[in-house]
Amino acid sequence: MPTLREQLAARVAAALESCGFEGGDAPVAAASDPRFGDYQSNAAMVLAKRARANPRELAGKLAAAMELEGLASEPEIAGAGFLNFRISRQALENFVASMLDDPRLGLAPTTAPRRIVLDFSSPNVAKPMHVGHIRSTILGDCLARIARFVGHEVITDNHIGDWGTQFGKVIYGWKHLLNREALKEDPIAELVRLYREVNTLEIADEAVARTAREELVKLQAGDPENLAIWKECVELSWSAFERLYDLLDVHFDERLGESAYNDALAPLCDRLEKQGLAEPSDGALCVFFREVPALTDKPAIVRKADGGFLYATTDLATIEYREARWKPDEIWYVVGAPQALHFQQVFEIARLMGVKVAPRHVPFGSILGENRKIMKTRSGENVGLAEVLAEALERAETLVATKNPELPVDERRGIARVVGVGAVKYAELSQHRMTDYVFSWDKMLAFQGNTAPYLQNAYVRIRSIFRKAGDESFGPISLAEPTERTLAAKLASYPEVVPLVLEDFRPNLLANYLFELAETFHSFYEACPVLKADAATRSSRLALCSLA
RNA sequence: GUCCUCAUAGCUCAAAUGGAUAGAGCAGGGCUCUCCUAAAGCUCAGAUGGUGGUUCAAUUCCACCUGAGGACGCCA
Repeated sequence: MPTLREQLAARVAAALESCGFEGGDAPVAAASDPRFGDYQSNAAMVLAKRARANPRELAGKLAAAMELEGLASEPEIAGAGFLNFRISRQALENFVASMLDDPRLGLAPTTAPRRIVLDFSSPNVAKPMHVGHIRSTILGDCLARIARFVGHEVITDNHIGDWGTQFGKVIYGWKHLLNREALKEDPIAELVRLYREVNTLEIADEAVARTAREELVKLQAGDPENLAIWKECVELSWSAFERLYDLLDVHFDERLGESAYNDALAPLCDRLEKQGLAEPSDGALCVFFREVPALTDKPAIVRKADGGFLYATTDLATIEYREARWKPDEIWYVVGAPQALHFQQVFEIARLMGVKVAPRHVPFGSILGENRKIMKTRSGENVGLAEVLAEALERAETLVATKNPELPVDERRGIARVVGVGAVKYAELSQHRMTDYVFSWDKMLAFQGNTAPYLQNAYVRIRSIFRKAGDESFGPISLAEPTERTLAAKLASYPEVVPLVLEDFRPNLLANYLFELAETFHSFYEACPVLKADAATRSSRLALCSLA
């Protein structure tokens, strides 16, 4: 069934046509304020401007031509020429009833399904995931879920940082400074220690620096011993990452790290040079963007003067690989806003190379430290993702223990996990992705107000009702009370909201919707007892609960 | 220096093609638990950095100013 908004838009379009306005879209939007009804159309004002007519007069004409039988009451003309619509009780009841039989809750699959490779999370091997990774991981996972639900084919790929200059140091440290016990205890902490120690040694001793560089060269040349060490580092890191991913319930289809593209880099650069896309400059191989005004003074280096490659090179090889293997329509990169220029360059080079896929950078704002600067891994001030989650579970458990002291311990743990992890995820998703924010324990782990536990509480109340009601059947729906109607209207707008998320990669619109839905449910819950109502009312209210 | 992003109540955040009286949460004032879990509900008070411009209509678009964060040839 088309959404209420779509149904209304069709009626408005018909009215426009009968008044002699050609095609065009019929703008119908959710009302900006419940006082104005459920939906509004600004068509009269837009068209009046074009026709140099009086908008209110035109609105009157449109209203007269409008056939809303069975959908909404007569439109109201308000303000400068708004047409306000109020969905009829019957239509709302029917629509909500149709949602009852639909596992997709009224959301039709997209008519234009695409194949999308989704690149997100991408932590670096031998380093812990920190709070900065939370945004990419949670945003990316959310977009993957929604895109799939809407009907797209999504391939999630965790492009981990498993290749690079840090391995010279890590391997040197592994060979000379490794503490096996500590490695067993906490692999990543030990790897970080090695990296840091070698770093300080290098400053004092040039020989160490030279040896570390040689270890890197040996690794890249395929030396078996170094390769084995490298492999173990990657696996140790991955299993630590995986514990966090499991806790967050985030999973990937592919895990093709930077190392997977190592062999493709040299031929890629040769090709770029041969095709005249790249040229030598100060010993390095560079791509200049003479055709793109914004990039004329910002060349991209694809090969260093010493012959080494950079991450722009890897990203290009990755795009080529993905295109060849999956033939996707789009690739989404959920990577922080500071990388905007990098992606602009890479995407432009890919275009020049003739790549067909449409790459899209989905940028997000930074998490700042107390000093309002971006948290950097090096400065040590960074907060680990593992610590954040551990703290979340602990706070949630303390709270559960005070609220429900009689609960058995393992059940308490289970609840704490759902609440704690939910709070962290929701803190991220409820915010506009471009917002920079200062990291705060209390904010990220808030359990009151516009938070996951608030939504979860609404859900718990619903489950509790059904637990007491048993598996009694429910329906038909009858909307007599105002809070019932408000709740039904909110439910009915669900299929209108979900696709909005993908228009501009904005999960916070859905989070916002869910918060409002929980609010209307809580109001309904206070005003309309379900289990104590008479049979027909009880049945209808149970149906509403089942949808919420 | 050039470019990018951002600026909304005391604090933390919203606002779906530009729409009507800018919504929440926290903190503060006042109410509501013999009643499906009060992790709740009801209620009071409180805001668009500055100056211009475009428009019937600007938090939203444009210009400049102020302030914050970031990116800019050999890290990723």
